[in-house]
Amino acid sequence: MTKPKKISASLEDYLEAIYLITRKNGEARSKEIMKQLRVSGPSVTEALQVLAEKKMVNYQPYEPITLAPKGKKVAEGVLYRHETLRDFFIEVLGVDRKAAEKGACRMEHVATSNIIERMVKYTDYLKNECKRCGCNKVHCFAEYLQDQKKKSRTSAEEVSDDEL
Amino acid sequence: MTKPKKISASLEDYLEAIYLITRKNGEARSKEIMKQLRVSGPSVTEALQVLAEKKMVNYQPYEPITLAPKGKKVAEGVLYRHETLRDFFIEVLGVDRKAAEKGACRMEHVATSNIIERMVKYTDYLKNECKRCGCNKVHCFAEYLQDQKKKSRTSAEEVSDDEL
DNA sequence: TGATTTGTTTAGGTGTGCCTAAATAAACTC
DNA sequence: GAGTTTATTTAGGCACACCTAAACAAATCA
Repeated sequence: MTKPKKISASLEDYLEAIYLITRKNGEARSKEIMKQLRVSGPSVTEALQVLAEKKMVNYQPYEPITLAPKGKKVAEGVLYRHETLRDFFIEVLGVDRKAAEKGACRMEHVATSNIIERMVKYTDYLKNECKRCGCNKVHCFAEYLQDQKKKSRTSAEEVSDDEL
Repeated sequence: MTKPKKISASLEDYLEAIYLITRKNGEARSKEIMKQLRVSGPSVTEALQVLAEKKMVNYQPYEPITLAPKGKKVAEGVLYRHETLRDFFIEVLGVDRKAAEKGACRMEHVATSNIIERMVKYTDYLKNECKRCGCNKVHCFAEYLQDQKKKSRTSAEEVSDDEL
């Protein structure tokens, strides 16, 4: 076993970006990574050098970048967490797509695997009708939210949305 | 308005720690913060100097530390997110207390407020019986998990828990 | 092919958040 | 109240992740 060293959130982002760009374009170049992550060229180069050191990417100066098996595995893990979180926020919590994406981006690096797995299971569970009662839970929550909205027309106490 | 500057996750942790220690002991001292956050003395001093600069804590060398109003507000926000996440993981996802705490610690700094609010609402919703069908949803999910466990006795495919 | 444009890397610098070792202040103890 | 112990701060350093400016390589085009 080659040590399952943990990688920083930032490096995870680079791997994820390389994964997505490669899937879309066939190959990943610095320029695309810059655009996707909104960082400068030198930041990309530096990250690639570190990731190459860790045997996570195949990197030669001026050449297209590909993921090494180890890096691919990490990228897929991040993406899995991202998608799980996003879908959970949308399908269970009824959050809109944009906010769900944003939340997933922020949490994908810190969500623990047992919580992610529970989210997967919960989403699956909600997709089935509850056997005992036959109700559709997604629908129930949507109705509940509507009711709450009506009720709180009078008591206007909304939490500040400042820094989030 | 004095600029709602965002603060780093690390500084949020210091504020939260000071809040909790003060609530427990009446006052906060460096030593306690060190223990709670598992950092060295100089790290605490440095953070306090930065937080004092930002008018978030009242800090004089060698004196007990208290939260300034601004810092208290931030600390309460962090704690609110922490508790919301933890309770959601426990009450909705059925995660055990320890794992829920750990997950909440990691996510409290990045969870967006609209997602937090939805979690609050969802937890409230689950606590009520569903009016349409009269079932208890927490119970339903617990049963569902049990069923799944039985079914997957044969197909043993568990996701690696390595770095999370 | 030589000149220009575009992409990428090197050089050098910044802020944050941590550390250890050493200095200093405050609190105890005899 | 002098000496020791404990708490805290200062000094100095390190790793990470970013940046701009400048150098350099590759691609484009006239």
